[in-house]
Amino acid sequence: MSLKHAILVLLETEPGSGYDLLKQFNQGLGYFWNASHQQIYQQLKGLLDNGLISCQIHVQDAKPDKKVYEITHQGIEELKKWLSNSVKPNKTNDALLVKLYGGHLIEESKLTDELLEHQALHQKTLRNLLEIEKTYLRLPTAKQTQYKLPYLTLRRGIIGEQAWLEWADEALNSLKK
Amino acid sequence: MSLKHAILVLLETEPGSGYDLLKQFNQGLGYFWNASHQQIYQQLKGLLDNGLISCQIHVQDAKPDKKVYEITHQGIEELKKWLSNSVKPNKTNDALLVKLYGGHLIEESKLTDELLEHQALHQKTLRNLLEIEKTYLRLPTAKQTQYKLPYLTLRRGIIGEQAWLEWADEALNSLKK
DNA sequence: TTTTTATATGCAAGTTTTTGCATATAAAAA
DNA sequence: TTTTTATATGCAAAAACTTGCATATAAAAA
Repeated sequence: MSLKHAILVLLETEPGSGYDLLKQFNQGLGYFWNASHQQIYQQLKGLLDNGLISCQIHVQDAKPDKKVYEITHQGIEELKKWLSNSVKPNKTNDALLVKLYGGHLIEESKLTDELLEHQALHQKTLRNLLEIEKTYLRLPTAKQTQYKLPYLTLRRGIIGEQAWLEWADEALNSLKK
Repeated sequence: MSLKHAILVLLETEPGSGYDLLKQFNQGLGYFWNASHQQIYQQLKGLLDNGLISCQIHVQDAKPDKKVYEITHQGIEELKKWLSNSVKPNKTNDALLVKLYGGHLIEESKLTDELLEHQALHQKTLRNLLEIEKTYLRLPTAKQTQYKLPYLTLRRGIIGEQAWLEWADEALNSLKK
């Protein structure tokens, strides 16, 4: 399971609350890791119990209290251990493709409609990622070097989305016939 | 949950056993849906209990008995219903990218090694998919039309793998520096 | 002015998936 | 000849994830 490690990776960069993590998952990182708020809060509890993170309560006026978590020495060790062992290749489970595969049971127009819906989402995602890339490319060289690794993950997102859209064009054309 | 529907889609094409389904998931379909044998047998049990599939035992000599499942009328109705409702866009959870993101904690050579491992797997997958495509392209036009939709899913696999490999080249080059 | 969105966290129950174990035979490979 | 691979299915426990509910305030939008 890697949600645990995804959280440790984020907290290693910067301490933060469950809500902060949620925002990160919903924003930039969403193209390679997704988690719901329940998942995050449950994991944080587990990580705290195991001493991999520590917690401080920040009282805020106007806004609810915040629990700010920080990675511990033990957490860093665990993270290094995980990073050193190889991960299993990703298993993809893509419901849209299952639908296409069995799509002869319904009208093609329904398939087209759904493809168009997904296309719009992927276009939006790609635009977001390209914006983030622009920001990165404006950074001074030193900063670019510093963020080299996260940038590679961003590139994966961009290339992946472009490929998806390329495929969708092909698929939509094929369905038109 | 779509494993259920993935199984119904496969059984709608052709009746088969849990083991047959497993092979399909491990072979051609693996690039868009993965399931372990435990998952499959558990789901088949559930689908049978709900009357969406039926079962006949085939006694075989030399090999163990086989339970051949077939989709029922009710199963087809359920499948049509599922196909007609739109699915949520896929959530990707890619552990390799999490590792890259937090990779500054370990030596870059370790990251490179792991990338190379994954690259080999993706190359193999792509070769397999291209073989399947060759077979498809050799079919007479009528058959090609018949299998148009599954072919589109195959194209998704091919384009997706090519994009992955394109990215991996870029990433490996970046790590060399 | 009412509704929605953003901030911030959590429990409880149910569903799904993973992990580990278990069995049995035949053919192919080492 | 021994080991591995392929065939074929399953239980049980643990871990993980989803769904539904619950609360509370402030700012922004409709």
